Amino acid sequence: MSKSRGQSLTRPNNRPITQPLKQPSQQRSRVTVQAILEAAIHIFDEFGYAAGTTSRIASRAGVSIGSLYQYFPNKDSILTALAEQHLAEGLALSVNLLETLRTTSQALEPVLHDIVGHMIALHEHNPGLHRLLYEEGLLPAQLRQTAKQAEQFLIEEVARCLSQRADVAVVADRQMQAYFVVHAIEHFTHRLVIDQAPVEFQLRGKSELVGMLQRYLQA
Amino acid sequence: MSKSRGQSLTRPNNRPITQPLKQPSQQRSRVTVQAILEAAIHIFDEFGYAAGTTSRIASRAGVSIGSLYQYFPNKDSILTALAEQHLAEGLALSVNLLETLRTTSQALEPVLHDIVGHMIALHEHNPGLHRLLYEEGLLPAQLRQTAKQAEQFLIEEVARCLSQRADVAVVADRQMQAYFVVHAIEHFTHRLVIDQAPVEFQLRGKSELVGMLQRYLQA
Amino acid sequence: MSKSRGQSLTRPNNRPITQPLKQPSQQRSRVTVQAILEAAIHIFDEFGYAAGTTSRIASRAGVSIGSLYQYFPNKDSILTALAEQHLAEGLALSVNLLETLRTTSQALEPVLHDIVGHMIALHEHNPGLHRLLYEEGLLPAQLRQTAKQAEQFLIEEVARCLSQRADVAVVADRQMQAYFVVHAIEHFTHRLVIDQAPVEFQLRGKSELVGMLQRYLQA
Amino acid sequence: MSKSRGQSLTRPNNRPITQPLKQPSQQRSRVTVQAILEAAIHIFDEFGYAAGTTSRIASRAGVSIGSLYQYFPNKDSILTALAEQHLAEGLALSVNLLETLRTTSQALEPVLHDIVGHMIALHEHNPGLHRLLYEEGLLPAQLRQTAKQAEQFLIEEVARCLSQRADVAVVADRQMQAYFVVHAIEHFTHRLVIDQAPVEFQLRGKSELVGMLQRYLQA
DNA sequence: AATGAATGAGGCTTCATTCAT
DNA sequence: TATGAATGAAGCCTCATTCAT
Repeated sequence: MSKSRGQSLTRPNNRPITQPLKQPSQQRSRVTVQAILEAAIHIFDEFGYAAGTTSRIASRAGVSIGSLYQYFPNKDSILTALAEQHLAEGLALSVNLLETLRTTSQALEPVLHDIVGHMIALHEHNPGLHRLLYEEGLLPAQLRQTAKQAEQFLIEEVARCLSQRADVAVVADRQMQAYFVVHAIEHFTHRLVIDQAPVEFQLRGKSELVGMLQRYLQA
Repeated sequence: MSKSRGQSLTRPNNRPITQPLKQPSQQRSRVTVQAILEAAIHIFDEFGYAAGTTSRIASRAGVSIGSLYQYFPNKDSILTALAEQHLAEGLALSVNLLETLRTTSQALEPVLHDIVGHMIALHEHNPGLHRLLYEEGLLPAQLRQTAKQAEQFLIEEVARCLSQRADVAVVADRQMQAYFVVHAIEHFTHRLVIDQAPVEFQLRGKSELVGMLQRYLQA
Repeated sequence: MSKSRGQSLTRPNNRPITQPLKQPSQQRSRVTVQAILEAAIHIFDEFGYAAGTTSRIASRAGVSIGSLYQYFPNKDSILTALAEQHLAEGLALSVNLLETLRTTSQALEPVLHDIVGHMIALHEHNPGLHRLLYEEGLLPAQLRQTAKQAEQFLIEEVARCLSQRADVAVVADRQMQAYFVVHAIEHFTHRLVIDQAPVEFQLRGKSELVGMLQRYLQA
Repeated sequence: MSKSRGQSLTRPNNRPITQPLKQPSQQRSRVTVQAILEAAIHIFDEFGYAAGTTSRIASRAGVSIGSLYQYFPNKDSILTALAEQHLAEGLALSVNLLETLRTTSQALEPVLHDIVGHMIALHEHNPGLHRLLYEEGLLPAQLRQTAKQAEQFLIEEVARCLSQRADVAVVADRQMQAYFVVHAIEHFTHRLVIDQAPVEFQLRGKSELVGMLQRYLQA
């Protein structure tokens, strides 16, 4: 994760050093932590990880560098916190959307449209940051593991969902199909956002994604 | 990517810094340059860009740090050279494959299998490096531009190809379809390789990718 | 150029300034900056610019290299700060001396003696550094410009002064005469100091300089 | 040219490391050495000593870096050779001019004009280089010593000369007077050339220098 | 708790010099 | 002897992190 300071590359393992030193138990602390995370989002988004220095983050957050280190044991832990946050949001959103997919009486196409729309919205802001988060190399092994598990859980949910819908074709390898659905959405969603394509292109892309999924899935 | 290192009093000389300093005119130098590039592939693959230090590269290449800088004006230029190489290989391969797609009398499915197989082979080695190369943020603007152009060229070729085949559905937005084909192949190809999935998973994934493309494209 | 000397402009909480309550932190930085400048004087004096490395300076100042770069953005800026300081001192001294020359009722000779004496005193310490400062090639263009302007200002003042004194000959090219006076004083003053001549020689030199100026100027 | 005649002015015995490794005994070698020195003049003049790298010099001279080191044991020795050359030329010129001064029947003023004119001509080309040469800190102690001796010799000659002329005032400290004459000429000559003043200014300066010397010296 | 000055390991890069061909 | 590739010590500078106040 951190570039030259070697640590993250060689971290054997014991206490995951990416966990906040203390739980912000008081209101004031919570505000500070939020300010730091907020600042980090913008700084990483704008400068990338290597050039997004801790002092830049502290300064943008309006706190001293000392305070930053009171709540985050090191730079990595800030990115990790952001990643965890994004992961949680993504998972929550996905669960919601799946719930809809499972319970709705709508046709496939409008539901997919809805799903894709929400996923785009999720990444719309701070594309630079999201690029970082998906450079998995930067994230500590543990979080990567967690993300994988979340993805696996999601894939299984999607698989179950697809199996339940009558308008989705019966296929031999449902797991893999779900894997492709999840990744296709994730990837093209990112692309459209990260490439900062013009709105017109983004709209066409969104339609095409839905179209591709539909053809891929339909009975 | 790079930063400027002061020194204004002593160095009045600023030259575009991503271009090799000299053409390796002799056999010996060519060997050295090759060794450096070779080493850089492995170092970047293993450590990532930030932690893949120039001295690590030089050391892995079995040359002195001075030799490295005799052929590459700075660290960036090494990654750039690698990227250029990969870009050229990828483009050449793609052009070949498209040629096949255009001229073959085979059905869509076996051709797609062939294409996917070759693209996987292209990224099979040094997945870490390929992750880097696709983190476009690291590459200099000029090369990014070039890569975009190459991609655009490819997309247009693919679009033309698809239009010519009778077994591919006629669609309204052929460009976007081609964009999705290119990116789907690129992305899943990367995923399968980067995730270092077990062979069995990789085979299933390959089939699924072909399947998805076929359903997406077929008339 | 040195970045923030962090005093008056950066005071974070503006309490009524009736009470000093000097922030110990500011005091501390000021001491550090002073130590660095002090050390730089001696290091440049002894080693010259090229061999006067930043780490030598930091080490002589008793601070870490990081601290040095907290207050000076690069090596150049240290020399620049020194030059600015010397320039300011020199100008202030010159203005003072000219004031005397203009208002005194003394004869030319004792006044010249006084002037020369003060100018020697100004350069007496760290002659090596002063040699550096006059190697204008090292100084950034902007400061060189400033120095030229200061010199020009001084020359004009001198010219005016000379015109006003009855015991100074009327000449055609007063500007040039002033130029020669300023440079003669500057140069021989440097020489006597830099050559590290024995005291006896220095005294003879001082007399001769006064004598030369007198003959040059007298009505 | 510089070296072989180095006897009279220079060192006693032990070969200093600033002397060419071999006497260029053949025509080809002599040409190479000349090319290197010629190139060094321009390179040092343009880039200064620190940034005037040996490879730049070799390249400008049209020889390989290896060849350069065949004739000069290190970088310093190149500057030293240049300095020796300049010293010798300066001394020769001075001796000539003094001869004129001693034997001519002309008045002081035209002779001074002539002297100053020649000294300016001596420094007119490559002012940057001459600045370097007078940054005595760069020159090895031995050569500095030699230069001092040459200067001392010159001063004594000038002193003798001045004493012999009827139109020069009789003074108490003739040595010091000669010292001032030599340095005044040297310094203002440099200034006018190094400052790259416009021609008009240079002409005025030349006249003023002559005028100052005349007033300084005249009976 | 908050502040921000101080630290120093370590990265990138240069260039005088050596050496194999 | 000429060439130019190779060497590596040493310089400048950054920035994550610590610590005194």
